[in-house]
Amino acid sequence: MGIGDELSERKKAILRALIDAHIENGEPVGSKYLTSMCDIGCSSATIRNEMSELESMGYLEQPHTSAGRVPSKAGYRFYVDSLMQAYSLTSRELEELNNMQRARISQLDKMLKAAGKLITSMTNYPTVSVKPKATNLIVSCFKTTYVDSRNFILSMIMSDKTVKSRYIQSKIEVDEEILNRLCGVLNNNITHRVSSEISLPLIMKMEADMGMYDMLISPVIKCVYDAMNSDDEGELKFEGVEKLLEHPEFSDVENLRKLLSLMDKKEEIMDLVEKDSGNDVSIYIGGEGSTVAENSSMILKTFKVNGKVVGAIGVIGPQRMEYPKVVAMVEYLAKCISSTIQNPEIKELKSSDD
Amino acid sequence: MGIGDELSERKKAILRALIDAHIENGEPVGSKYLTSMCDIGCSSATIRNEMSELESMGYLEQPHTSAGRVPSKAGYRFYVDSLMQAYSLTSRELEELNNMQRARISQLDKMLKAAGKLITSMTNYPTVSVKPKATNLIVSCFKTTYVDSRNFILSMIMSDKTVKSRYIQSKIEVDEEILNRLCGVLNNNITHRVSSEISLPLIMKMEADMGMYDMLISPVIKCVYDAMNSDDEGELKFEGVEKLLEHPEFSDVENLRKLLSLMDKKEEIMDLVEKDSGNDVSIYIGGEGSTVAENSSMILKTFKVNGKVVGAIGVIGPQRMEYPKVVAMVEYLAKCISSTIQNPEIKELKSSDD
DNA sequence: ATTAGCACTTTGCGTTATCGAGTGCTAAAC
DNA sequence: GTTTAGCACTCGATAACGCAAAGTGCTAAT
Repeated sequence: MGIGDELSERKKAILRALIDAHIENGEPVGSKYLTSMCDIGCSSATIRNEMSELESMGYLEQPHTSAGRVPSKAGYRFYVDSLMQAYSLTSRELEELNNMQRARISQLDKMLKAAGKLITSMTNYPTVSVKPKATNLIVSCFKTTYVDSRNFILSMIMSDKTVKSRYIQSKIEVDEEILNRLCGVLNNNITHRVSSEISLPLIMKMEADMGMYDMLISPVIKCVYDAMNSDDEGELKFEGVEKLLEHPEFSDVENLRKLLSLMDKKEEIMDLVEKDSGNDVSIYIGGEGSTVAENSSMILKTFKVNGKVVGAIGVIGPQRMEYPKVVAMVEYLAKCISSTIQNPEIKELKSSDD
Repeated sequence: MGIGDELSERKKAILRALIDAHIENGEPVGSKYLTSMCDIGCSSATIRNEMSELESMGYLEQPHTSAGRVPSKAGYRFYVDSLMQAYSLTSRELEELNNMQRARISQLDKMLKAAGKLITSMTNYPTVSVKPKATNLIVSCFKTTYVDSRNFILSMIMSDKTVKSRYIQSKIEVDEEILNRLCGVLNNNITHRVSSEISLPLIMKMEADMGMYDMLISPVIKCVYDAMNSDDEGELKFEGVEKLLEHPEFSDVENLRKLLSLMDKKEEIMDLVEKDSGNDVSIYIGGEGSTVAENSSMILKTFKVNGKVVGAIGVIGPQRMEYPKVVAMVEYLAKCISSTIQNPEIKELKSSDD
C-alpha cells in the first residue's frame, strides 16, 4: 500500500473519527464536534491543526472556508483500505442472510437476483449484478428426445456444462430413428465449432446428410444459433435504483444523473469485473478518470470458477456510504454464493437433508 | 365514453392546442400564447373565457392565479382518449423499428428486452416490461437423456409447452435402463400435480419405487421443484430509468420518488395487466387512488395468447408525455411482437440456464 | 507541543422591493 | 348575444440586503 504510511497514529484516529462521523450524519465535520464526540486526548485547536495538515496531504477537503471538513476521494480510499473497523453482522442480520442461503437456488442468475434483492433491502443501496459475456460458447454435445411424431426436444450441452433445450414442432413426421440420425449429423458437424463457423456450405452438407429429412435442419440450426449467441452479450442489472432517492446527496438530481450514468457503461464495468482479482471485495471510489462517477462508489465482489470470472455482485451508492456494513454483507453473501457454485454437484445431492 | 361530450368544438380545439403546447414546452400555457401560435379564430380574451370554463369543468388547472393553465388529470384523460392526433412514424423511425423486428428473437423475454431498449432509446422514456406469473405451472411430461454413467439430462415439458432442462451429475452410476425407470416413476407420480402436492410421503413412495437407486430421487425432485416454481413469481423490469432525469419535471426528486414507487408495486401492476383487455394500448394517467403516481403516466400494451396474458410492454414517464409518438411506437412494436408470438414456428420460452 | 481566545469568512435564511406574466372583469364594439 | 380591448390586480420569481451561526486560522499564552 504505502499510502497513508506518513500519518501519525493521532492523524489516523482523527481521520477515522471524522469519516465515521461524516458517514453517519452527512454533514461536514468540524473540530468542535470531533472533540466532543470522540476522545482523542486533545483540544479542538489541536485537531484544527491536524485537520489542516490532513487537508494539505489530500485526505480532506473543505467545501468552503467556514465549513467543517469532508473526506476527499483519497481520504475515503485510505479509510476503506486501512482505517475502517470491520462491522460484525448482528444475529438478526445473519439470520436474514442465512434464510436466503437456505433457499439454495441452483442457477447463478437467480441466486444473484435473490442476493441482490436481499442486499438492497438490508442496506438501502441499489444492487448491481454482472454476468460477463460467455466467450466462445460452443455446443459440446447434442441430444434429441422424442416426444411425438410432430414434436421433439433438442438438448444442447454447452461447453460450460449448462444445458439448453428447445422444443421443436416439426413440419414433417419424425420418429426416434430419424431423430438419432439428426443428432448424429449435428454432433458430427457442429460440436466444437463456434457459431461463426456454421457456414452455408456446412448447412448444405448437413441437409444432404439428412437425405429426405433435410427440412429438419433449417429450424434446428436456427435454434442452435440462438442458443450459442443467447448469452453472448453479458448482462448488467440494477436492482432497487429507487433506494438512491432516500439518500440526501441525491436530492440534487445532477448527482443522481452522474451515478446512474453507470447504467450505460456496460462495457467498462465488464472490463472492471474481468480485471478484478476476485479474491476480495473491491471498492471503487468514484472520481475523474474512473468509471464510477464523482461522489459515488461501487462495491463489487466477483466470482470465479476455474479462474474464469462468471459473475459479480455488489452495490452502488454515494461516496458517503456505510462501507463497513455493506462490505460485511456483500462479503458474507458472496461467500455463500461462491461455495454454492464452486461445488454444485455436492449441493444438488446434499439438499435432501434440509 | 361520454366524457367531454359537453364540449363545443372550439373548446376542444383550445384544449387540444393547449395540451399540445404544454407537452412541447412544459410550461403553463397562457391565452396570449395560444392566440399567437394557433389559429383559432378569436382573441385572447375569448380564449381566456373559454379556458376559465374549461377549468371549472375540470379539464384545466391553474398553478397559481397569475399563471397560464395546465392540463388536469381529466384533461389528459380526454386528450389521450379523443383529442390527440395520431402520430405517423417517420420513415427513419420505421426503419429502426423494423430492424429490430428483423432480428426475430424467438424468446419472449429477449424480445421484450430488445423492444424495451429500442423504445427507450427512441422516446427517452424508461420502458417497463411485465411477465405475469405462470399460474399452476405443472410438468406434463418428463424425459431423461443419458449422457454418461455419471451425468444425465432431465427435461420437463411443462403444461404451457415450454421445456426446462437440468443437467444432473449423479453420485451413483446410472445407465439408460435406470434412467427410463426414473423417468417412469416421475411420470407416474408427479405429472399433473402442482408443486405443493409434492409431499414427503410421495417422495418416499418414489424412493421406494426406485429401489436401490433411491438416491437419485432427492436431487431430481429438487430440480423439479425449482423448475415448477422458477417462473412463478412473474417479472417486472424497468429499463433505462436514467432517462427520466432528462425531463425537467424530475429535477424535483420528490416527483421522481413518486414515479419510481412503481418499482415496488409489482403486484398492483400485475393486476392491471391481468385485467387489461389487451386489444389496444392502455394509457394510465396517474393520480390519487391510482397505482401510477400523481404527475406520472404509464403506457402499456399487453399480449395475449389464447386469451391468456403472457406479457406486456410500455413506458413510464411524466404526465406531460409525448403521447402520440409514444403510443405510435409502442403500438407498432407490439404489433410486431404479437405476430411473432401468435404463430411460433418454434416454440421455446424457457431453458435451464436463462 | 498544546490550547484559549478572537477576528475573519462564508453560507443560509428571512425580509423587502421590484418586475413581469397572465388573469378576471368591465365596458365598448360587432 | 357574442366578442374584444383595456386595465387593475394577483402572485411567483429574482435580486439585494442584513443578520446570525458555524467554523476556521492565527496569535499569544501555557
